[in-house]
Amino acid sequence: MATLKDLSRHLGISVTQVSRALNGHDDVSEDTKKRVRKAAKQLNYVPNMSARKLVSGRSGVVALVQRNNPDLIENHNFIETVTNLSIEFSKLGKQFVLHIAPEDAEEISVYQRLIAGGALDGFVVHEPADDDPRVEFLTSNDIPFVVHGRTLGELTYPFFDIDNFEVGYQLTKHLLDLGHRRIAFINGPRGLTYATFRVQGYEKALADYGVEFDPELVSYGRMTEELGLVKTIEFNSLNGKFPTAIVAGHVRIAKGIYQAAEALGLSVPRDLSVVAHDDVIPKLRASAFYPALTVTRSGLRNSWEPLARSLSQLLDGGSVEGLQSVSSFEFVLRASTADVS
Amino acid sequence: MATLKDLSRHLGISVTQVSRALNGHDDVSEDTKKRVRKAAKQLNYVPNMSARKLVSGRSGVVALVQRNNPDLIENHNFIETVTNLSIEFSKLGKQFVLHIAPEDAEEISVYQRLIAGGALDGFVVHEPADDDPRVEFLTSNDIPFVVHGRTLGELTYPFFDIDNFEVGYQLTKHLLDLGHRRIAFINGPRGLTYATFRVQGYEKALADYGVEFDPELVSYGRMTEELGLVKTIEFNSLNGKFPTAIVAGHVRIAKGIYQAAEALGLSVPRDLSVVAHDDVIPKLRASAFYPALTVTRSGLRNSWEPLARSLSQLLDGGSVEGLQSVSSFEFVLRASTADVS
DNA sequence: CCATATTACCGAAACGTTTCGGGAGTCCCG
DNA sequence: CGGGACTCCCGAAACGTTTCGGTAATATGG
Repeated sequence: MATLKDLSRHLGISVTQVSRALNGHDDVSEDTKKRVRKAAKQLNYVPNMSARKLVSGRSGVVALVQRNNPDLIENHNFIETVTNLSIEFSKLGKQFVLHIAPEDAEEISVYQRLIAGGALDGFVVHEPADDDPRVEFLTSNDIPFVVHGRTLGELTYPFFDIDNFEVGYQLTKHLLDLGHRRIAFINGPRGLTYATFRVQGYEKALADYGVEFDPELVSYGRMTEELGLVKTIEFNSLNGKFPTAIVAGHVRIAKGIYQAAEALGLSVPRDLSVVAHDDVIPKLRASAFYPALTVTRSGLRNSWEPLARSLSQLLDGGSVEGLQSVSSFEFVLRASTADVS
Repeated sequence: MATLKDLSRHLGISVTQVSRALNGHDDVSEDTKKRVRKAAKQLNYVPNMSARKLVSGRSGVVALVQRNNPDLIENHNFIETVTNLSIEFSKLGKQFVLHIAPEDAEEISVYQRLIAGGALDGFVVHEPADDDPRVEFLTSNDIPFVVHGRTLGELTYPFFDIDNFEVGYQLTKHLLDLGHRRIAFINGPRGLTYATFRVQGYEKALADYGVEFDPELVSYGRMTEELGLVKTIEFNSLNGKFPTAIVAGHVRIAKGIYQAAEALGLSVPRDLSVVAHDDVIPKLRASAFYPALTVTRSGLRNSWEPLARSLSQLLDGGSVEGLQSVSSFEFVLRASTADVS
């Protein structure tokens, strides 16, 4: 592999000038720059990141650390996130890299090793919890990172999120407006911020309409078809108290609810109204449900570019100002809800 | 972050001795080693990989490069491979890292950048093609790598594979023994080595039984449920020539075949016998099919550990000898095949 | 007691890059 | 023609680690 020294020898100019030429500094003549670039291409020069990192403290590599878990393989959102972030970062000239931590690993020490190892510039934090130890660690150690979502605490870091309180509120309000009063909520995993915000929106809507909150009607879990199916069946065993409507945290959960309804001989929306939040993932279209599913819609795909750009700017010395955004969603009315009968 | 120099100062011994103590060289007294290790822990010392890599040429990081494609997100095998390799390498004290290349990227240049960048020691090559440009590039540039599967050419590198020729042969032979003569084959993607080997086994079995090979009966594609469904329906439009049995390259394909059979009003195994190869992935059990699926079985999960170990040994200066293995599979007879009626 | 091993240590160089401080040569203006 | 400004260039140091060669001090054997 060719080094700067090789180029320097080959061109008869100093290593300094070669370096500066390649990095576009302005005290190098246009002519020299051209010659250097040509020689670099010709000798197949690629800068050595380790050396660069050593002196400049920057490697151009960012990572997402994910602790392994049994559902990871089926977590389509996760895979989607990884592939798309990778692509976005590569557009920005940065390397994005995924590191899977063993299930039993202490996550913090993984971050520590990676950062001290010196191969990484920053992190993307995925699926943050209400009070996330990772953002705490990264903040207090002054390590650049960006969060997909946000935490409940002070927001001193860049993040990209949607208004999940409002998602919970709108979905619930829609059902309340139709006259429903026994409204269940099958949420994402307990403790994750988006799930927390959504249930808060749900509670607020109930309160606004004078409906008493019933803890038996809200449940948490990984957002799978199975969860929707199982929890709906469980609601059925609440004798006499089966809900007339269900809010689902994800289209996939709604899929399970539809299945359960069929198994229980209930018709959607006549016997049971269903609404959900829709991340717009390619292979699961809410509009293709039968009956078509009413949702709040906010494309996950709109978040990759801002996330990558934010971290990139942060690494280039930018301030957190303007790198925090809560984007909006739309309410899409379809055929899965009806007046309470 | 503490450096060797910090430790050196703190302990009153030279940087050299600190380094050698930490790396377990034998010209350091036991006592000093102990003191150094203690101080290292206390000062929270983590070696700087960039610096280490720069001088020693080794970073302890290996990668899998995957070109993005539309099916990637649904490719469970891929995710399974990534997570498990990550875990195995971490057991061996190496970092495993995933790099997704943009769909239109020239894959070779991605490898080149990564390797010259100096952050990586070696690669895992996944889903090799018959004549794979990646192994060609890596071989000719003397970059350590290990292949999951193998190529058709000269096998000068470490790999871990199963005998896919025999898989194709056994599955087909089983059907031939039952009297079937019109046997279709829904294979993996054309050009991937395992698919090539399997179709060769299939052809050999047909030849051994004096059955003429009919190109219309073999088709290729990404191993999804959809492929099984679509191709089976297509076979149906081959008027009068619908097969009495189908060999599927993957349990997931078989799933689609079952669906198609139901749609076409055919009963498995009475009207249509089905066999498949089973990688034993957790969420798709061939034994839970109805009727239970006859398969050749060889757990993908048995390949992670050998793959990681091989690359690790190769990096530690080992030779390719003994790092090539073709592991066996079992034939599991279940209820999805019957005598031709 | 001398020669030779053995043990425990150290200084300096090297890896490939960036950057700091400086230094020639040329040009223009008064 | 003297002096400042500008343009283009260079040597040397630094980043944190490993390793080569060497050196004292102590132990061993005849």
